[in-house]
Amino acid sequence: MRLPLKTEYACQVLAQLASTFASGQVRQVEELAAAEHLSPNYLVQILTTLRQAGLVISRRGKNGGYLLARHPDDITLAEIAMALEGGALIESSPGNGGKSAERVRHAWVRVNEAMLQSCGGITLTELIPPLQTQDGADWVI
Amino acid sequence: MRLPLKTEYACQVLAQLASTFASGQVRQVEELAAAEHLSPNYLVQILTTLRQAGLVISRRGKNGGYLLARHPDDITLAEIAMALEGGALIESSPGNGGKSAERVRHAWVRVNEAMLQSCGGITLTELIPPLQTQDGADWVI
DNA sequence: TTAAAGTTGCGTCGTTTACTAAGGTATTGT
DNA sequence: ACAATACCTTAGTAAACGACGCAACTTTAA
Repeated sequence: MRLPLKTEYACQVLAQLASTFASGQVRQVEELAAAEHLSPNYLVQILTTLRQAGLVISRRGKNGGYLLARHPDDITLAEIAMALEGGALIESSPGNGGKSAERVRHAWVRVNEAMLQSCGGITLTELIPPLQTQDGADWVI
Repeated sequence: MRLPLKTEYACQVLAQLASTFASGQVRQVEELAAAEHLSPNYLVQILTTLRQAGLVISRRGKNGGYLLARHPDDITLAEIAMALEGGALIESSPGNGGKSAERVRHAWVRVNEAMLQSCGGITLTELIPPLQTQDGADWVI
């Protein structure tokens, strides 16, 4: 099971927003994309989803940008992942009518619940990246 | 994150094998496929993977078939899923060099460990399907 | 009013998944 | 020994999904 890039990107950009949450300033897509090495065009779609889920607030027009909707301590991996993917973290199939299909499905539902529990224990605060260097440049070997 | 059908099928067929483990008799692909509503050709590939992982034993030739390698109490969801997928249940991407990529990756590694823990607590015994009816027919509405 | 910035929807290309098919190989009953 | 039986392996494929790119639209500060 591969964790979707979209979810990973969402965590990264939210961590980035968390790092400047105290300032109350908005951050623009271009800058966020540069900091996390993401495609701006794709990042926009992710941020839109996060806004619809109530995790970020956007301001349009000139000097617009994005802002975390709540304190980083109050946003968990569980919320982030649930915002991106639909109803469940681990989604099992509708079932094929096999004799043990129902039991198997139920077992994975339990696993999903356990996973939600553990994801609910990891907050954005733990994801805040190490202190940024003063020069804005990144080093690539 | 969708649970791969392959993994779900593996659980189903292992549950089926668990239900007759006590008898010591082998079960044939055609019969297993019928009981779990799976494609025999596809099921063979899954069973081969499970055999390579040491979860089932196969006997070739006439009167051949498959048998659970260990007691159902001793086989967990974690082992099954790890046998099908590669190194981890939740596999995060290589990382894109973003400022918070490393932290995010590490967080999901922790989630993966928690998930392994919870999957390790569910055994095949819990997946054994309800008692089979004597007539071999299935009912579809 | 104009330029900057978010919003939305569509299109596309590459990868993965789920499955089919066909030929090969090992056992066993006779 | 032989042939029937059942597992083994690999190649191929069609559909679905993921990860974007692009373009037209809307909102808002200056």
